[in-house]
Amino acid sequence: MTHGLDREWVQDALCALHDAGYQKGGARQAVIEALASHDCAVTALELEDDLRTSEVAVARASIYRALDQLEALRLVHRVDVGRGRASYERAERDGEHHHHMVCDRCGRVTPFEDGRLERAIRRVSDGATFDVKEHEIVLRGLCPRCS
Amino acid sequence: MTHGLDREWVQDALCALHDAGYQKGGARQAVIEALASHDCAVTALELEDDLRTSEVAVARASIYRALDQLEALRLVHRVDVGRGRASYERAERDGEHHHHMVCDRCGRVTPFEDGRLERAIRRVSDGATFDVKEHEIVLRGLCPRCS
DNA sequence: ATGACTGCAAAGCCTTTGCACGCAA
DNA sequence: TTGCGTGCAAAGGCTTTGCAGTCAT
Repeated sequence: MTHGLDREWVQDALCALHDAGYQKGGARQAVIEALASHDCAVTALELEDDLRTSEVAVARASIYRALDQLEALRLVHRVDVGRGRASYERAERDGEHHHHMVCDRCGRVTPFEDGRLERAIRRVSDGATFDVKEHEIVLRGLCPRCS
Repeated sequence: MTHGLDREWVQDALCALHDAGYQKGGARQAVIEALASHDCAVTALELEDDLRTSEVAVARASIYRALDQLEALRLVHRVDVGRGRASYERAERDGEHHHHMVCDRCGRVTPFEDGRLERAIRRVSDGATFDVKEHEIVLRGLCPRCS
């Protein structure tokens, strides 16, 4: 899923953190760069693996702390693809987003997007009793490799 | 969310379990009846609370085991509304189903359904690279009481 | 010097598993 | 009698928290 670092998002994130009063820190920066190299949801433990093989060593606790902070600033989205593990992915500035297909067999996660689906969601949200702020859609089944 | 026991579903479930070779058991039966009294997703621990105040005492492990078995027979759906806790709800025989709105503040879960949304989902599923078997939609925001 | 950032280890939570006992068939 | 069903306690897996040392400002 790595597709080249999204440098623009890294800059945005560092800037937003600075504005929010955070100081500089190597662990957090490493987490940000690891996130920037993924185009779709990754778990905290996958990030830990990424970082273990990189030059910087980052403690698991620091990964979770950084993810919490980034989520609070809406720089990352927390995604629940099931089985009790949370995943995280970059939030785009323009609100653009995708959803996920998860393979029941191998766990592979693949993103997709669909305008008509988004419109249907918006229509439902507008008519709902809740004040809806976000939505999450997960399709489950078998990936091409497993089916 | 309790709305009277769904006796028909209880019968279906007991029958399906029998057909699948399961024997009778008080704990499992109690779990089934607890599930039948809810119209929307409940967690295993909420079921445990229900059962604690009922006449039958059911161990936590038995609740999880019963839920696993019921899910395997597709008598209940496992739903992930986030925060690492799984929820479970009755599966309707006719495949009818609903989705969920979750309150970010109080955690309240409310069901909704929408035909147009289902059609949009089906269209995406049909065109996907995955062989999609299920889908799950969660809207997040504030419930009427919290907003 | 002050307070934020980090690593390590311990604690927390939900869930699963191992084992011995009891009940259904 | 056989083996499934159950309760209890322990173990697992992911996440959070406490604390002391380190680094940025």
